Order: sequence, then structure tokens, then C-alpha cells
Amino acid sequence: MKAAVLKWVAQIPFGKVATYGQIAALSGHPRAARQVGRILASNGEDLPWQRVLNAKGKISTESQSGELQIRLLEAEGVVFNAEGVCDLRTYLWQPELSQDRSALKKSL
DNA sequence: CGTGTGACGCGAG
DNA sequence: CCTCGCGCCACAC
Repeated sequence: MKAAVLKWVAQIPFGKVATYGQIAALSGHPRAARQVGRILASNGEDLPWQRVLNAKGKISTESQSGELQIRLLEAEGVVFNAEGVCDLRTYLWQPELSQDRSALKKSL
């Protein structure tokens, strides 16, 4: 599962973001959103972990490295409002519509 | 291998 | 906006 999470996070395209719940679901564990966060917190720094936000489009690392995360995302073109929240309707990654081939096949 | 625990969540009230 | 508690799994023991 950890592997699946890392794999999916690595798939998040530049300039897009995903939520913990979304990653968990894609990994086959719809209810394990928290584990996703835990995994990202302790995995390496190789992944675009900054592209993972909570379900409200806000960073969950304010007490960790919030500033850094926001900077990294803004550098990708993701805009945050004064409250540190980005518009998921605009930036949320939608794998089914972009590159989740396996899920796409199922619907065919 | 069994148990305990806590974590970057989430949705409901 | 705030609070509550469920749920699930990686990790330390």
C-alpha cells in the first residue's frame, strides 16, 4: 500500500494537486487518508509531496514545512488565497481524465 | 508474529 | 467556524 501511495503521488502532474483521500482511494484504501499523510511525512524527499493537500485544498503541513510547500506549489503555478487555500476545482488532479489507464479500461 | 499507538484526514453535527 | 470520533495502516515494541 505504501508503494501504491508513493507511486500515485509520483504521478501527480506538475501544476496539479491531489488530496490525501484521493491518493488513498487510488491506492485501493478509500479510508486510509491519514496513512497517506503519515507515509509522505516519513518517506524520502524524492516525491512531489507538496502536491498533496487535504480535502479542503489547504496544506496540512503548517506545523511542518508549510511555507516551503506553498512556495513549491506557487512555483508550479498553483495559486493560494489569503487563507492558504487553493481552488481544488481548478488544480485538483483528475487521474481518470488524464492518465489513469487502468481505471479508464474498466469503464470501457 | 501479536499488540498498541498515533498520524500531514474527513465528514458529520 | 469549531468539535468529535471513526477508521485504517505503518511502525515501534
